[in-house]
Amino acid sequence: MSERNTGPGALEATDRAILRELARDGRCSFTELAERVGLSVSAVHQRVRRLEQRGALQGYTAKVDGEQIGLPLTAFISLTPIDPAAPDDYPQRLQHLPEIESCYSVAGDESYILQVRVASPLGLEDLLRQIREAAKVSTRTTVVLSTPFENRPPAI
Amino acid sequence: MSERNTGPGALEATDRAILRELARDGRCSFTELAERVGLSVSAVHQRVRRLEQRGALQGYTAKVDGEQIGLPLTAFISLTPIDPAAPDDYPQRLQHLPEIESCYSVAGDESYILQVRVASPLGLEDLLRQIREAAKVSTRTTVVLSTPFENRPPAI
DNA sequence: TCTGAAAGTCACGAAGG
DNA sequence: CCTTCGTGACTTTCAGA
Repeated sequence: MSERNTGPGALEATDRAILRELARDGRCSFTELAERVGLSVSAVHQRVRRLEQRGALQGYTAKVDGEQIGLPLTAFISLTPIDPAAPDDYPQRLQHLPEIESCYSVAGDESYILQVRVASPLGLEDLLRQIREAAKVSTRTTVVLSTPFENRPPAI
Repeated sequence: MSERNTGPGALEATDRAILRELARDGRCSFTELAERVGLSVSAVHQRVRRLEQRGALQGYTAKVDGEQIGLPLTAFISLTPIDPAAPDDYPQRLQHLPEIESCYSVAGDESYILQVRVASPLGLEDLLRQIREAAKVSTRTTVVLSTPFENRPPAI
């Protein structure tokens, strides 16, 4: 009974509706979810479990204000390998640094872009030194001044 | 060593513990939260409500697999104003585009960095046209090839 | 894959120290 | 700011269509 109109492995309308609601409110109750998508609570429950198993739902997180936890400074750091022939294991070399929130492998001038959160300019300086040492890369840093919006739920 | 968050408006250890757990598991029950931080369920409940009111907790979201919802292509787009004297209202001009997940005002060569998610290269091309038209900016795009890790919970 | 019901667990507010 | 307590709501499982 699977629909193949939208491509292999595609999700049908009800599953997308569930993902949309959970992306908007990650703590939405099953009861409320059921009302919104027009199914029984049990059916929604089964679908959510299936979406989790399938990897369509990759977890739930609270958005925390960086300023209030003492990490007011966000920056993007572009990495360029010093030795172009070195093995490409940068993510593994960097994942132990908790200040690095995200790591993207990219096409373009640089090889990776990191998104980081630190307490201060001094903390950023220290982090940059650790990154260069751990990964043998040169870095280019872009400091975030403000964040008009962030991690908005995608249009599902 | 000096504590990170000792200034006015700082959060104490229990509140930080709550934020840490909710950042790790946004659907964590109050009961489990209470066990982890060593308080009664009601006390945790009160603290969470206070953290929400205070803005330290800015919401809860499910992480959704971009590929499975038909948005497999992520990119960063740097914006440079065409007219340097134009009013700086770019976020307002761009927020109606749902493909734009995040918008950062930055120091450096560019004025803004956008993080976007689209269905295909054609979708990216179309989005770039809309961004240029809406904001009167020139753009520089960096396509994400893979994401070793993303939105890891900060070290609270 | 759905529904409805049963049983256990949890959320949430009240009252009080 | 904490605790305990009570009630209503919610989660979770299961049998059956």
